[in-house]
Amino acid sequence: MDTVQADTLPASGGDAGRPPEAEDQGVQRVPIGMLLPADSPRMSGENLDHARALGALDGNLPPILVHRATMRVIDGMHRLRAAILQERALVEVLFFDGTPEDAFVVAVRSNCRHGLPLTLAERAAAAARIMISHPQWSDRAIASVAGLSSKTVAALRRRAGAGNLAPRARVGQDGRVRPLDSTAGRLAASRLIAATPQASLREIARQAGISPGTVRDVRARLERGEDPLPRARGRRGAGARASRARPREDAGKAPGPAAGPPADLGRVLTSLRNDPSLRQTETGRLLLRMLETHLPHQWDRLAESVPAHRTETVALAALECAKAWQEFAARMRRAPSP
DNA sequence: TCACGTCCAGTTACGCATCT
DNA sequence: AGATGCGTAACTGGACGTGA
Repeated sequence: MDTVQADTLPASGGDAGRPPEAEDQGVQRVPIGMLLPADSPRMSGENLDHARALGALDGNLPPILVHRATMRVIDGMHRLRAAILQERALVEVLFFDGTPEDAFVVAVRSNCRHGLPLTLAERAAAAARIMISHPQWSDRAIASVAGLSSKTVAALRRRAGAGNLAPRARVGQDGRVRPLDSTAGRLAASRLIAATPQASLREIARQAGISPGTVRDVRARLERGEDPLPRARGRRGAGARASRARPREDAGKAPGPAAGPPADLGRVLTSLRNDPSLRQTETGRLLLRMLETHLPHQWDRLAESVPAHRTETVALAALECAKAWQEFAARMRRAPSP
């Protein structure tokens, strides 16, 4: 029983998302004075009655989980308090090697699995903290750690706002990376299929940055004469995600710029406008003005201003602009983040 | 109102059969 | 042998409904 399990945390495609790894070095006896209080998700602090109850038990309590780098208790503050009440000099600990952020994740998971249950507010606060330290984790992955519904985690993420430029893909509980929006990849794939119909699914997938399975779906849609982008999600109406994944229906059926939903674009622009590093430079202001031209209320006005004999030319120009924006977006994603 | 369960379509990656 | 396409499991987030 001296192995710390962190096995159900999402694996990751890269180092940034490595799950907390518990290394089993065996149980060790450590002077109590060396240990520091936990970075605990528990807001209410220790429950002394619970510690006294543990202290009154005969026999050894399970070892305390300790973050080796900081010597902070991850799991077992009540057991530590019980040992202090028993006036012990040494306590059995199991060390965890990982980042402090990962240690917090382990602490949350441990607190949700046993001992005194965390309140909803404590679990929500823990989830909010995890989604900052591990933004690439899926809602469900965070939910499973924090003991919440994935819907609650999703709501917390929404409330956190568009200001945090979150990753465009999430790591699931199976360790697989799934994009939040496959529009650009699907459009790229449909262009590649049209240009090189003999290319294999894998080849197109590599170039478009999506999986062969998605390329297969794009190709099947094209063969059926359908739009390469998936239909609106959900059973009724077009939801937020659906509108993000699909250009406006009234935009002449042409694959338009892969913009987010109107509301999201508005929020993102507001966030960008508030950033002095953009607002206070000439090129930053130029970028903001260019982005603002894509706000939804502009499209109807622009469409009405195009004379009938120029609609086809404008459509071609718009498609080229869309391509340019996609290349720009790809460049932004390749750019090293701070 | 909020948290959560269910359903759904989309996505990834794996395994396997087939092809070159 | 390696590349390919297909089927599938397991996952995702969003829409919707329900209950406290």
